[in-house]
Amino acid sequence: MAAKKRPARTGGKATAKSAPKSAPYSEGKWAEAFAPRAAGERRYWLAKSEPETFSFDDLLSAKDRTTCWDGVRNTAARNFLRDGMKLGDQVFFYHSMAQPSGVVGICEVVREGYPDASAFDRKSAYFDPDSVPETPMWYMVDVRAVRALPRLVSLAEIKAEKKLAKMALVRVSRLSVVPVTSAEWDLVIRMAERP
DNA sequence: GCCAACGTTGGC
DNA sequence: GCCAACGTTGGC
Repeated sequence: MAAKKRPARTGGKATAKSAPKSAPYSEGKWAEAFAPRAAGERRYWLAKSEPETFSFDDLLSAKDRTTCWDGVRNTAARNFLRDGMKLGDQVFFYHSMAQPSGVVGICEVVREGYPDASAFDRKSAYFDPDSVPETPMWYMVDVRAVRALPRLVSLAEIKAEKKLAKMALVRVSRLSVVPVTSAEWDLVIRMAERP
């Protein structure tokens, strides 16, 4: 979707191979997203999709309201999919390249990271000859729609809210999968509940 | 290991 | 269509 349905070869070639699955991610700017969890801790994420390609409505009408989040071809986003997202985590469904762009719905992780089969498929727009089943370079998760938000919360609103200035969505706009803090999560939902 | 050229995302 | 940000590639 964003990534999911966007033919994009943002490399990965070299770096994915040099980022083994065992990488601890205990350092660096995304360390918190990979830090050990308290028992039962649930985390939050945001994933982008271009609605013209795959919208939240498309997910609502999909079988079991579930989709695999394939096509992500960026190593940081891949690491979130492969190592960060756990069963039961909640995910904002974000419409990118839209008028307006913004958060439209909530999903839940129903299957943790597994190899992105579209990378092995010669006919897929996401085919990547450097990713082979023995040593997959790209990963995806399955998400199921939980509910639509009462209304779209636009990127403009998010940027205008000082408490959301540090959102990864705002700070690193290119990333198609990003972590969300629980405070950010709650605030965006409250904004969606205000007319 | 540096760094310039290039490609991609995605907002505007 | 333009631009900012930034990851990758490849020459050296």
